[in-house]
Amino acid sequence: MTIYEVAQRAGVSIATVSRALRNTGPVAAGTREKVLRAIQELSFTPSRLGVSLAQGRHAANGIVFPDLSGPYFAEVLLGYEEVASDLGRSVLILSTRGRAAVQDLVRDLAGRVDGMVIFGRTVEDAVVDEIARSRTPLVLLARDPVEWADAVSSENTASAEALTTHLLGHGYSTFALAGDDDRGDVTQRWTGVRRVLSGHGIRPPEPLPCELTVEGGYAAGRTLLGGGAGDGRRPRAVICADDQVALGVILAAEELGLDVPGDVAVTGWDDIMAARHARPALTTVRQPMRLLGARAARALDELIKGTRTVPNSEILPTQLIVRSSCGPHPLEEK
Amino acid sequence: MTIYEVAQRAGVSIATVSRALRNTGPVAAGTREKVLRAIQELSFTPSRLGVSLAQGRHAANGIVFPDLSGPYFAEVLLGYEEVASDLGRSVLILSTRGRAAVQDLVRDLAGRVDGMVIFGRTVEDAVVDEIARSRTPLVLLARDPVEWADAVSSENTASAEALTTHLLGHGYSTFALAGDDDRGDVTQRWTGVRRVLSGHGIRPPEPLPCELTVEGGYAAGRTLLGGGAGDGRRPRAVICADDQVALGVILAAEELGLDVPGDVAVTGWDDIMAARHARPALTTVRQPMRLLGARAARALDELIKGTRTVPNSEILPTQLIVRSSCGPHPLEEK
DNA sequence: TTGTACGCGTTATCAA
DNA sequence: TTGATAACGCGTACAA
Repeated sequence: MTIYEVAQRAGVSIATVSRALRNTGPVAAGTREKVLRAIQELSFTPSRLGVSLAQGRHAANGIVFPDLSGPYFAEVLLGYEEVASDLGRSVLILSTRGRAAVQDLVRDLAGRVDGMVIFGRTVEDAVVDEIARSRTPLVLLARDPVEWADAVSSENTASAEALTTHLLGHGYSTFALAGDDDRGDVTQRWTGVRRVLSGHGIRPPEPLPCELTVEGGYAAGRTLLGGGAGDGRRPRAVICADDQVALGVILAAEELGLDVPGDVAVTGWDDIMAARHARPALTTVRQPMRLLGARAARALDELIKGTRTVPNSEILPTQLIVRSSCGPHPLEEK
Repeated sequence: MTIYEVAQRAGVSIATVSRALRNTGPVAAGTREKVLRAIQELSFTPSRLGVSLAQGRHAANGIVFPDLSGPYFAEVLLGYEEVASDLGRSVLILSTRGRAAVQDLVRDLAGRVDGMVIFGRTVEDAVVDEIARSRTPLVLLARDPVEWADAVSSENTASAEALTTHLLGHGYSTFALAGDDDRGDVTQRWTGVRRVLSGHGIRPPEPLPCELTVEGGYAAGRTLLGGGAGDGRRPRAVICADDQVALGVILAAEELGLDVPGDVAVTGWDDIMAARHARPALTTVRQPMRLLGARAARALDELIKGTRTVPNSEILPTQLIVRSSCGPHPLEEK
């Protein structure tokens, strides 16, 4: 089914068919009638490839995730897809987790879209540079802002300071940090934590690297809380890189016979669904996950349309959510 | 950057460049050398549109979700993307939730891919038929199998029977069902529940429709458990369409001062992360969400490659996970 | 072993 | 108001 067959059936040229279809240029009422009927009868749909080749645009966006597991990325994707689709752009996704040739995959993706969003440190800077130089509109997500590209992220450091300050308010003085450090946003969180602890004369602990999953948190929890029998070095509070890690740490604590928050306080980050339903309910920092995706989609749209040409960085506010996992507290959320 | 510029720089024809690039047809060693150098120097990447147009394939797959919220769809997507990407296909996603012109969106998607996966009853049957007739390979997910198309789903009815039987074993005799009925897989679950209840002389209740979210479950819980003051009609067990609904029902029960499972037992479906961490931990039916996506991707690949031409239906096994939300039980998972 | 030329399905320009 | 035709960027018979 090509435009030629439609033209033939309607007794006109392909140019006229195209005009009737796109409402570009004049078409006599009768002619349009004939063309539309032919299209109907042949149930013709223009080839996407043909259209894209001729128009020089894909009408599609890409988004690159480090991983698709867990609620955080899913929520970001939800917000992203919703906006992108409303703006008339298809959405291509790519998860780099466990893939060998990430560069090639990202390059391929770049060739299929009009612009793309790249999460944190998913892709080597060299490749990001390459994409940016190829004039492909780019939005960086959950990453330290750079001056030459758009960036959208949640506030991290100040919230981490607020969280840490809150824990100090509980009277805790020995801390542990659980969670990998190779994600930019996590690094920012640790920075905030360190700053407050140092300010209170407490030497900040080294973060214990672990995967940002429940399993990773569980392993970290065993290490941190089950340490060398009675060495008395068990931290009074464990600040986790995200909620999943925190849930894992709580599991480990339970298994070791420790009470949370009685023996050890635990905090998370993100405020995923399970954080609210867990017992103890997680004290955490809520970040606007859907909004993050939505804003990235909008920023990308501006870049593609050319509405805006100067790079822009956006930092979305977060909120400290105090629940019971950090200890008894009068302000506990109902 | 086109193949022509590369050809010119290397002093050969575009045919030779193409052959050197794709390893199709003979190219003298020296010539290949020159071509590859030119490609390198110009950092040439073949246009995806050109390649697709010439090859007549997109090297991309689509997947249509009813909704992207919640862990279930995210996990399916994870499994799908992993396999599709490994098979060298890009992944396009579409969520139909809240969209006006679903048909147009799905048709557009169909024009961008070599094949697609469609979830349950996301898309009108007429449109599905249309896509199928257009020879686009199609895999139906979590839907009653049809003879003319591939289908992958989890087992539902038998597991629902097992779940219901288990609840009867607790001695419960009044039941309520919470959750929407317009999703094919949920319908199958209710069928299983009804069958067992009827078999035990209990008149099966009508499912209370609600969105399959925590909020939806909460609303349903208020209705089911808070009903007309002391009418004594409160169910002893609430079987929920999925885990999110169950978590919402539990919230409602707590708010009404009811103990779960002491006053009312609650069960879910899926075994999402929060099910394990909730208090009480959810009794549920675990379905292999990632595998569902992975199998769909493989089935689609076979269809596209033409490795298999006859439609095939696959039903993945599920597992009853007994935890504490259904009442004290010696078999409770550790 | 290499090059010419056509086809893939549109859009858009320009002349009629 | 319409039609012929040149792009768009590539793969690939077919001829040389």
